[in-house]
Amino acid sequence: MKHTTDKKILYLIDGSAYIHRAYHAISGLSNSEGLPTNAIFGFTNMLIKLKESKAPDYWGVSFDVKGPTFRHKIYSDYKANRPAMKEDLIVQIPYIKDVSDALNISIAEREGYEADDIIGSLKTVAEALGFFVVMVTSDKDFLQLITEKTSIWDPMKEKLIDLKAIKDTYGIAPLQFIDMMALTGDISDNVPGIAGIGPKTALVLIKEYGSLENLYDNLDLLSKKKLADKLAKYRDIAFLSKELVTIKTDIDMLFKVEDFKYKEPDKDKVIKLFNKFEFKKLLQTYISKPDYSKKKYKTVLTKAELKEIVALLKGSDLFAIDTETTSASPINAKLVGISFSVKEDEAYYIPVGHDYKGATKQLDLQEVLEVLKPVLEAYNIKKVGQNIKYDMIVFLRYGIELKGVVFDTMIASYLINPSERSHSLENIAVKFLNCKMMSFKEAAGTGAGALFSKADIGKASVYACEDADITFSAYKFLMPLIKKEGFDKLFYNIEMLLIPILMKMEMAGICVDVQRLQGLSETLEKRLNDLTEKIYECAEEEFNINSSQQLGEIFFEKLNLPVQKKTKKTKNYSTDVDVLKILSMFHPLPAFVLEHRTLAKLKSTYADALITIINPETKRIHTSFNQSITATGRISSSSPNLQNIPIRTEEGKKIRKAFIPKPGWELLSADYSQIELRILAHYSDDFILTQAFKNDEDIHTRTAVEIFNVFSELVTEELRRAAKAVNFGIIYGMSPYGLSRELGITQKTAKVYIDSYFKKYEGVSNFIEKIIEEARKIQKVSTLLGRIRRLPDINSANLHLRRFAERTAVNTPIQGTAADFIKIAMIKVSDMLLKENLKTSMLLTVHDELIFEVPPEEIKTASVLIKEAMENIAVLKVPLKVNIKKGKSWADAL
DNA sequence: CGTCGGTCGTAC
DNA sequence: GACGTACGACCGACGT
Repeated sequence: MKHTTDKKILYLIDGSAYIHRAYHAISGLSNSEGLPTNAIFGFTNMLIKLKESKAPDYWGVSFDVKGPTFRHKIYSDYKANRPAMKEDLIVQIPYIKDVSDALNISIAEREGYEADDIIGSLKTVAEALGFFVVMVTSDKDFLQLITEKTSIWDPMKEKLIDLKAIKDTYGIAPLQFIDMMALTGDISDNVPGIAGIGPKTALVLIKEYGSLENLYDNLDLLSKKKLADKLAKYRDIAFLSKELVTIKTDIDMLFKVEDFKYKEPDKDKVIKLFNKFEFKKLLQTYISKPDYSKKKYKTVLTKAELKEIVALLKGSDLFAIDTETTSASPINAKLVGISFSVKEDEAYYIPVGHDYKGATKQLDLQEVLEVLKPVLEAYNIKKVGQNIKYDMIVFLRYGIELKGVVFDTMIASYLINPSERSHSLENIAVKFLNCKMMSFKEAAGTGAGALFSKADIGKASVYACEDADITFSAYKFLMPLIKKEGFDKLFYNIEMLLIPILMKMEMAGICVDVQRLQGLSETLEKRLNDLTEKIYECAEEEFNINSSQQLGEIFFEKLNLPVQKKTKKTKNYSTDVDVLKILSMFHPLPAFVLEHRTLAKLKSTYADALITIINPETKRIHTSFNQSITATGRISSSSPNLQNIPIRTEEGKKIRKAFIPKPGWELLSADYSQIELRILAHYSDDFILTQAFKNDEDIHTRTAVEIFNVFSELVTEELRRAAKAVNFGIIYGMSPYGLSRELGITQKTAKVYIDSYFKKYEGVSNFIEKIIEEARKIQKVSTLLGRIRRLPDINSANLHLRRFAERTAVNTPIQGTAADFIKIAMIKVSDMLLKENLKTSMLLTVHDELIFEVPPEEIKTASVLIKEAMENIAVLKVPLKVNIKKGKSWADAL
C-alpha cells in the first residue's frame, strides 16, 4: 500500500551546464598554486545548496563526454560555432568530478552522448520504476522532457517548472517543444532551424498543427503563402533540426536505483579537496571539533604523576611542549601551566599557577621546575614547539634554558607559504590537520582581561593538552613536508638557528633616555597646542585635526580649495602630504596642518608610546621580533616597532637620540651598503652595475652618469637624487607614474629616464623579463637561499592583480635575498661574539642594519670582527660592503 | 564598549 | 589604477 509520503524523488543535475555557467559567472578565483577554481567553486556551491534546500533521497549528476556525439554524425556542423573550451576551464573538469565523488553523488555519463540524453534516458527508466524526477537545470531544452512525473528545478531562479506551468505559459505539450525548436533552431548549438522563423511564429504553427509532421502534411492550408514556400524549401533542414534537438530518452543504460541513493559526503575527501582549492568558508562546515573523550589528555596534580611524566619525557627522543601564561608578551608573562605531548592524541598538563577561588590543589611551581629542568635543558632530548621563542623566554625568566629545540611549527608553516594570513596553531590545525581547536575564549572566558590563571583547571587542561597534542601532530605533518619542498637548509640552518638569537635580542632590550623622551613629549605638546590654536583661527572653527575626513570638509567644502585626489577605498577627499603640499600654495592652513601632522606623529607614535612601553624592571625597551610575518622573509618588529624609528628629519632624529647604550658603553651600527642593488647586480650580472660595485663607486652618481649621459664631475645633487629614485624604482618595479610622483616631474619625463636606464642596464632589463617569465611558469619566485613566495595572480586575467604580481616577482627575490643575508649575518656574528668571548651584544635588526651595544674596551675588535663577519657571509659577483658607525646614541651611530 | 576597516606616516 | 615590505595611531562606522 503506497501513500504519498512514500513517493521517491530523483534529482538529476545537468552538470555540464553548471560548469559553464559557474565558469562565466565567477571570475578571478584561484588557489595559491595558481589553479583556477571558479568553475569548481560555482559547481560545488550549487551542489551543496541543492543538498541543503532539497535534502534529496536520490540524486545524480550528468556530464557531457568529450568528443563527437551521435548528433555530429548526422550533422557535422553541430555546435560548430562553440568556441573551444578554455584551458583554465579544462583543468577544472577533473576536480569537479572529484568533488562529485567526494560528496558521494553518482556521476552518469556515456561516450557519444550529451548530459541531456543521459538525463532523458535516466528519467524514463526512473519513471517506470515509480520515481518522480526533478531535472536540475536552467536549460530550456529540457522542457520537452517534462511529464506528469518529471519536472524541472531551475536553481538560478529557484523556480519549479512542471507540466501545469508549461500548459499555463505556453499552451502546448512538452513534446511539442521539439517541433517548435525544429523550426526555430538553436543558435547556441548551431542547430539551423528555418531562417526567419522565431519562437512566436513557431509557437503559433505548432499550436495550430500539433506537430512538425502534421504541419508539413498540410502546408497548402497555410494562409501566408511566403511562409509556406519557406517551409517547403527548408523541409529537410527542419526535420534534421528536429532530430538534433530531440533529447534521447532510450539509451540503454541499466539504472540501478541504489547508485543514486543519497549517501553522506566522504568528509576526508571533501576536506582534502577544499583545502587544495582553498575554499575557506566551505571548509568550516566540514571541519569539526575532535571528540576529547577519545584523546588521552591528563592533568598532572601529584608528585607521583609528575615523576611518571618526567620519566616519559626522558625516555622519548622528541616531545612537543607548550606553556600557558598570563600574558601575550613573554617578557611579562607569569607561568600558569606546562603541557607536553610525546605522541599523537596524547598529552599532559601540569598546572602550576591557576589562581581562583576553589581551584584544585596544584603542584608547587618551583618543585615542578626543579624536576623538569634536567629534561628541558638536555640537548639530546629534542623539543618541538609552536612559536617556541615565546616559551624559551618564559622559561629563561624562570631560570631554565630550553635546549634541544629542533622544530618550530609556526616557522615551518611560514616557509611553506609566507603569504598565509596567520601561522597560529589554530590555522595550522585547520589547514594541515583538518581539525578545529578549542578557542582561548572557551578555556579562559571572554573579555580583554581574561587571564589563563583564572581559567577552570579542567577546561584549561584540555585546552593546554590540545596545544601540545596539535603541535606534536603538526610536527609529524610538517617535518617531512619541509624536507619534500626543499626547505631543509633554510629551515634548520637559518630560521631555527635564529630563534635563540632573536630571543636574546628581545631579552636584552635597548636603553632609552626617559628624561629626553619626556622633555621631547612636553615640547611637542606645547608646539601642538600653539599650532592647534593657529589652525582653528585660520579655519575659523574648531574641529578634529586628526580626522582626515573633517580636514577634507574644511579644505574642499568650506575653503573650496582645488581637490587633488580621492582616497582609494572610500573615495573621500585625500589630505595626504602630497595634497597638502600643493594646497599650501593656495592657503596658509595646509602648511600648519602639515606641521601638526608631523609633530603629532612624533608625539603619539614615538615619544609617548615609547615611554609607556619601557619595562619597569629592566628600564629598557623590549621589542618583539617576528619571524613569520612578512611575505618576503624579512623580520618584523612590534610592540614597539623599532624598525621605523625616525631618521630623515631633524625633528625625527631627536627620537633616535633617546636610544642610548648602557652607561659607559657605546651603540654600534653595522649596515650593509646598498645591499639590494648589490643583490640585483648579482642576479642580473649587469655589466655596469657589477663594474660600479667592484670599483666601489657611488652607485647613484654612476646611474646619473649613465642615464643622463654626463660626466661624473657634472652630476649635480638634483641629478643624483633623480638617479637614486630610479634605482629604488627598479627594485620596486616602478612605473612612469610612480617615478613622476616621487620626483615631481611629468610622466613623460619619467618614462624617458626609465627607458634610458633600461637601455644602459641591459642586464637588469633582461633579469626583470626573465624572472617574470619564470614566475608565470611556476606561479612563484624564490630567493638565492630557496625561500619562496607564491604568486597566484601572476597569470590572472585581472590586469591590476597581474601587474602587482609582476612587481612582486621582481622585488621579492631581491628583498628576500637581502633578508636571507642579514639572517645569516646575525648567526655568523652571534657565533663570533660567543667564540671570541665578547661582552658585546646584538640588540636590533633593521633589514640591512644590525645595532650592537659595545663596552668601550671592545669597540675596536668588535667593529673589525662584525664588519668582517657580515661582509663574508656569501660570495657574490659583487662584494658586500658594511659601514660601521658608533656613538653615544642611535642618532650618533650613523 | 570593543572590533575593524580606512587613511595616513614612519622605516628600510 | 598608479613603485616593494612592514607597524601603528587615529577616526568613524558598526555591533553588542
